[in-house]
Amino acid sequence: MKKAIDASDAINGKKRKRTTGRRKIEIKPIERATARQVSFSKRRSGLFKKACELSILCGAHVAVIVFSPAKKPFSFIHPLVPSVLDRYLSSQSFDQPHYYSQNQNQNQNQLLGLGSTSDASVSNLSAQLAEHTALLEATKSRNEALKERVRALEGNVWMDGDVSCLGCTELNNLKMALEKVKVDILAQAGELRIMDAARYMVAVGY
Amino acid sequence: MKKAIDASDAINGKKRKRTTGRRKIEIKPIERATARQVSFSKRRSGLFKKACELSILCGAHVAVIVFSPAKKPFSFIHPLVPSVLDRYLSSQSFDQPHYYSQNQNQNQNQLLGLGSTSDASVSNLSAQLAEHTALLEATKSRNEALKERVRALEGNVWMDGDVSCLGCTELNNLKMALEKVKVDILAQAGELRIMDAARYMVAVGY
DNA sequence: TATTCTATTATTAGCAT
DNA sequence: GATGCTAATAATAGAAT
Repeated sequence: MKKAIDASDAINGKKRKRTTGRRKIEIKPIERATARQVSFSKRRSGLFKKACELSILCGAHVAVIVFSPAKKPFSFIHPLVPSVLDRYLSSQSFDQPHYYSQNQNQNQNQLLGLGSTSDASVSNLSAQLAEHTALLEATKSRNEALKERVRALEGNVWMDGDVSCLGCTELNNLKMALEKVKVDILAQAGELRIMDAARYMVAVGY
Repeated sequence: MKKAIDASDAINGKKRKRTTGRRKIEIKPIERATARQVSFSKRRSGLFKKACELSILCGAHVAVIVFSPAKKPFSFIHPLVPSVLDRYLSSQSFDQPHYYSQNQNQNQNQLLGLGSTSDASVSNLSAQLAEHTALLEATKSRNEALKERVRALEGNVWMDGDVSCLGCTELNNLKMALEKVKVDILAQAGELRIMDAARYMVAVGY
């Protein structure tokens, strides 16, 4: 959306064709490693964006976990499970303690842009996440207040107005199930870029 | 792609405009329940298709789990975990015991078409899955051969030629992790339409 | 190695079924 | 609850950065 138009394009009545444009491809393993890597990066972004839109538009609970060909884990999970979210809420990597209410007016395009500016903090968070995992038991009580806040926020966003359901057995079971999913993957991979999910949701104001 | 063109369209030089066409929407919760349901159905399909393409094109391991607003579980998970896949391989709902080698030449368009013709068997499978879950222990040994076949197929498809990696610790751990994911969700939901994933993969020849 | 730039292909909103 | 129909929006392949 923000796009630097250089003079040669702006002046010239007949725009220079810089690319051949999108081309149809077969759905089969991409041979060239470089092309495969580029495609993975782009399509992973696209997949997460779709997952994010589905969860927001339809109030669906969505978990997307992707291992790159190089075994690097990525995920989009919503709603975030309290105990995991807590780790990020209590992380020093966030400048704002209440980042959930930030960026209410950001749009999709800005959302996409975020990806290119936060890699450092993502790595940072991944390292911290490992520590927090070990310290989870010790910090549990300290995080009670944050959990309450998370629960309230999730209820508003995801229960489609029916916040009274929040305490019901089904929802709690769902949360526990999703938490297990995440813990399993965390244990497996050692780190998990769940920050990706948070970035997406925050960017569109949730 | 196969599209029945009725006479009124074919003859008339100026095609009648049947719809207003796609319209831009904001990414925010859809209010109308019917529209939300339609959107969920379509976008879930789209999300699974994207996940399938990503896994095939880039050799990525992908798990997508979606709970509808009505709490119905859907998933696309690849590679399928042996023990879960076994339930389907040994299911009577498949006419062909070796369906994995079927449909090698089907294309994407046919893939999409599958969705409209298999609803009955999906429901059927869901019911059977519950039974098979209970009987899993008893049928374990009977399925050993199938497990081997699955392992070989998964190795060929997903290890990008490096089948020797199949036995390595990382891969086994990954499989166990993904299996736990599925088992957790199964236990949580009571049923899981993992058949969706199988349909997608089979349809494109994997 | 990830993002930008375009022409193109792919997806899908709103209706009707 | 899912699918077929179109027009219009969205995603992205390939090349370059």
